Amino acid sequence: MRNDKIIRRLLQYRTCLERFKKIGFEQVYSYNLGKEAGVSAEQVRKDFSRFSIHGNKKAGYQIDDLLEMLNKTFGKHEAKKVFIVGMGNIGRALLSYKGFLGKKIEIVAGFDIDPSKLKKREGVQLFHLDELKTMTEQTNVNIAIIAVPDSQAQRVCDMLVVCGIKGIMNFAPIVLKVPENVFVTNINLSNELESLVYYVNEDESV
Amino acid sequence: MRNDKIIRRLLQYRTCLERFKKIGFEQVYSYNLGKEAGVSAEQVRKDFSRFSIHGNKKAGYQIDDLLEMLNKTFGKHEAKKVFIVGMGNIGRALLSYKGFLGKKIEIVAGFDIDPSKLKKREGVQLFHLDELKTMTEQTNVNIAIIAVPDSQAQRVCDMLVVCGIKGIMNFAPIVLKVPENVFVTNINLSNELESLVYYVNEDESV
DNA sequence: TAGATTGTTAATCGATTAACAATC
DNA sequence: TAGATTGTTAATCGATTAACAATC
Repeated sequence: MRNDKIIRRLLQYRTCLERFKKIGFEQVYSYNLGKEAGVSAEQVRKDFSRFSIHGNKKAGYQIDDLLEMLNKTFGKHEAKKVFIVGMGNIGRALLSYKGFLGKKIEIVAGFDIDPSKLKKREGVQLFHLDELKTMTEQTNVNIAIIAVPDSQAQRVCDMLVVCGIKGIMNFAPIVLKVPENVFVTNINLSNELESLVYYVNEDESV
Repeated sequence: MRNDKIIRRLLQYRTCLERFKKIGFEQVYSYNLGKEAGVSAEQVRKDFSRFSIHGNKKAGYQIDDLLEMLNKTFGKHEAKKVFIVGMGNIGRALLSYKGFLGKKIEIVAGFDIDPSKLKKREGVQLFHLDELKTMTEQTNVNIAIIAVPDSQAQRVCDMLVVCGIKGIMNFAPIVLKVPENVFVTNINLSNELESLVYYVNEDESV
């Protein structure tokens, strides 16, 4: 996806800035922010420049100003509404994931095909997958998380696309086929761990 | 991390090849594999070339040969042993995550500081964080997953490093400070979702 | 003013894509 | 042989880093 890396860094900067603010800081220099976010000061300035976010020569950046700019870019104010499809381990964990709270990410509904899994959880209503169409129309949600078994992932994905979902976070280890105007981000937990194992072993053998 | 992208693609190729094999294929061309893995045929050939994996002119690649090569590179045979620190939603979900089974990823132990969470689950023994040192020595595990609240993540990370852990999969939205010889891979679920929201909105406004 | 920091332009680096020779 | 595919070399593209002028 275009600008992928910058977007992720900007989001990371925001998290860092919120942390700075919480401990009472009012301004930062690109150097401080870079250090906290794990990138160089030049990278920080370049990224801001790219998104027309400006600081003050010599005086650095006002944290509140930066946060306002970043929140404008990423829409901090309206809640981001999300569906979860698949009420297995991952799906259920995300239903109650605390990390979403401060980001105004709201799980609007969960879906599964197994009726035994459709008990309301964490205040979120769970539905049979058949209700997907109706629910999408009612709620205007356009982001969904796929947390179903691999063999079902493409089928579920197709359903989501038909229902008008435009962004998908996919936990199944397959490359989903989607139309051009649908965005997918893959979280492949096994591959993440396996690549770690690779690096660790590689490093030891040097 | 060096070669990061190639490594991930190679792991993805392996998953695809296993799927091809399961449905009875014996050979593939770079074109087929690329399509399934979501990359170009040239990319596939280039990646293989980089890791000295060779096919046959005109005849493509024998799936079994490829798998053998990839398994040699990534160590398919010995189980990859992992600790999980933090028995909250994410930690517990990973304990029972089915996706690890076929990859020979074995969760050896779970840790938490809350005694009420230390009931054995999914056949995995859970321990108080104080036992980390002992357990590392007993098991020779050198990969761990951090799934604790943000405020605890760096502290837990430091403990892991002291215990000799060399690879960390981090679910906390902070950039961990680690020595050079320790590898970290970050899974920031909020940021993944937020960037999706950004792309979807961006796309609609065009 | 002197020193420090931003913001932009230029240089470098690395990864992807294109081209094509080798060859089965 | 003709056609198709691999594997490598060259060209392109984009992202990061370095350099430095502007300026507070």
